[in-house]
Amino acid sequence: MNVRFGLRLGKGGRKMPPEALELVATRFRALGEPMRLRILQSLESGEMGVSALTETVGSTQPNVSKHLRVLQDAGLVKRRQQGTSVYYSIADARVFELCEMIRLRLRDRLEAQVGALNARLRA
Amino acid sequence: MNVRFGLRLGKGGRKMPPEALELVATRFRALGEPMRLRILQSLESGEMGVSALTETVGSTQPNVSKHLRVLQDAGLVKRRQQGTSVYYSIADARVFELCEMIRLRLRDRLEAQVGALNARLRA
DNA sequence: TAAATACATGACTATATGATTATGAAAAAG
DNA sequence: CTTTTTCATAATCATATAGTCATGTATTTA
Repeated sequence: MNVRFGLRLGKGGRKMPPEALELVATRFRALGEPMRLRILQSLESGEMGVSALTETVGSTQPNVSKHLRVLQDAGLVKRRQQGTSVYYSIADARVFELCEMIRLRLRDRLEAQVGALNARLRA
Repeated sequence: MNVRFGLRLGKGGRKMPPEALELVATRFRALGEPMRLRILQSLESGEMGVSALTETVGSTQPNVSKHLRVLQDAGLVKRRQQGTSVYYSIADARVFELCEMIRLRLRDRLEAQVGALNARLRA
């Protein structure tokens, strides 16, 4: 039998308190911007400096810096300074599992929609 | 060896196109509001009508309806109408696994912060 | 048909946030 | 010390969105 995870805290089956809910929401929200996903995507192959990231994602340096701050506050990236350069890296690669789960569910949904559309066209 | 998931599409290791990135971000963003997490949490125990949901999450009916729309557009809940009542339910319970992953990582991070604080207090 | 019920939607406000521009801060080089 | 390089931040604007209130719509009931 599949274990059912849930929005619970602790072993008592208590529901999440509002503060915890806010923290979870904040982390989801950090993943809810395409530019930040692009940054994470770029970092997947390894540590990168801000200038390199800026060029890779095709944005401006201040914008990338700001997004990196959001990602760091959410605990998604780590910061390492060396001289005048700052290198960012993925704090926990499991974040990509989250993205993959979302991506697979999206694909399933799109396929279901295509199937429904085909069924209607045959009718 | 652990398989590394990633923000990729297809088998060729191509990076995600912008539209796909936007879709993934949209779904994350749908999970990035505490009130919507509360709604999902309430639905975890089973299908519920809008009035019951409104009372459970402690908000107003129009607000809950609006959030339910966002959740439905993101493919997170299903809608079933019966008479004048509308019942919503979780579209895919795996969404709770996502929340659980986030929650566990948050706990790890908080514990690490507490540990670092203790280390500093001993010094 | 008229009234009541349950939900959705439109108008509106307040707030949050993404993007840009200009500027600031810190480290290295000259 | 001055300049350069690299990144962070403040100021600003535009847009998005959560919340509220009022109203619309569809279904059931009297």
